[in-house]
Amino acid sequence: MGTRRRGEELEGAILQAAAEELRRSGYAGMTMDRVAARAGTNKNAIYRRWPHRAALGIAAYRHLSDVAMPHPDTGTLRGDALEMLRKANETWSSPHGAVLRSLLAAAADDPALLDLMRERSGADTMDRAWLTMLDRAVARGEAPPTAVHPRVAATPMMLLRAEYAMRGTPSVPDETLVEIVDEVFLPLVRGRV
Amino acid sequence: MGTRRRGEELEGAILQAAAEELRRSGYAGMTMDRVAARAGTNKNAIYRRWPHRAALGIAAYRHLSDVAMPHPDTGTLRGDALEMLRKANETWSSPHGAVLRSLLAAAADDPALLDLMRERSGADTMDRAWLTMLDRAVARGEAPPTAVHPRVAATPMMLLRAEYAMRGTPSVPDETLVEIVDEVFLPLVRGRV
DNA sequence: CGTATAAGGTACGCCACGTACCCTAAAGGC
DNA sequence: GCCTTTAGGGTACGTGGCGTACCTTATACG
Repeated sequence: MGTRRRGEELEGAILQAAAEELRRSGYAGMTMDRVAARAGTNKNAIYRRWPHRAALGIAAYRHLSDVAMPHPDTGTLRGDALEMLRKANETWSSPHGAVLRSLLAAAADDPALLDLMRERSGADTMDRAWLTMLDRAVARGEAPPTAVHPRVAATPMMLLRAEYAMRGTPSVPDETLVEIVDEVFLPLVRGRV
Repeated sequence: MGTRRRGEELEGAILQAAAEELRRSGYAGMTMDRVAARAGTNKNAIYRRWPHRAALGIAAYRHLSDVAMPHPDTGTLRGDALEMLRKANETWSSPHGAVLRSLLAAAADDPALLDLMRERSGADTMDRAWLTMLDRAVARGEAPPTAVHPRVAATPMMLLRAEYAMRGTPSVPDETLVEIVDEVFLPLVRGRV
């Protein structure tokens, strides 16, 4: 009965199994027993590595997730912003994003988990991408230099986020994205002195 | 052994007990057994009225909650907006708001609950308050008529909401509210053609 | 006064988290 | 090449919480 997996190999199998469970049933449905069963091991091996279900959930999400950060360069601020929002909308409405949202919901009342999630969500990288976008717009003369401001840069994604929080539906319609850009983001950039 | 409570009276006691449990431990900690114990009854009486825990949670929240909608009239758009945000921040950071957020988090993966919550959250009334605020600003000549737009009206509250979602902390600092108004809302209003 | 209705009491089935123990395979030093 | 340490496997259990079942008892109402 030769092979008993160890260390690295076993850990990978557990993460893989947990990720599949996450995809299938969301975080709420990700059972420790089922993860163990699917990984062909038992709960001991899991609890020796992660202190509780939530930690495993986050680790698994991280394992299946290496979201590429888009760096659009369409030539106009409007085009860049729309592209960013569309990519984000795509990601969040994918099964992948469902997992993320399910984790976020579960972490909402647990500050420690929220911290972990924030680290992994790549919010900082996202903000920086929007700032360089604004930089380029300034260089083109499309926006006043004062538009390069963290709060301005963060606003569109925050609005998209809030949209998801309110609806909970699988995806935000494209018109909403356009509206965020045309009715909020661009006027905001333009209105800064 | 005289008084056995019935109907209205018992229902009130249950809701009261549930509301207290919500306040003490949030939705996640609101146990059916504890609610029953605190109300001095048993789970039968509860399940005869609400089909599951979530329904009771929402009913209890509604029971303890009649949030007064503020209608500030400070004379300037900036003052009005700040006042609205401050009141909302106060409400959401109160124990009361913690309950609401805890419920929202729990409802994030259950569409039916999300619907119920949306009804009770008074988002529509809130949007209307912001729109009339903008109307008054237009009448004073503080804002262009095009600023009266639902998306514009909803933006500050959405940003506050997203702020809560990201931090999860008890309260958003006042500087953040000022920043939302000065760096986003007012430039946005000003920038609309 | 009697009967339908609803409350009280209690126990249970189920499921999931996390823990405890004991057994066994693998890794590594001597 | 043995032998000890380490880590995985198997399994059972304690705890807690949701929702249900069933019976008993009080109360309202005709």
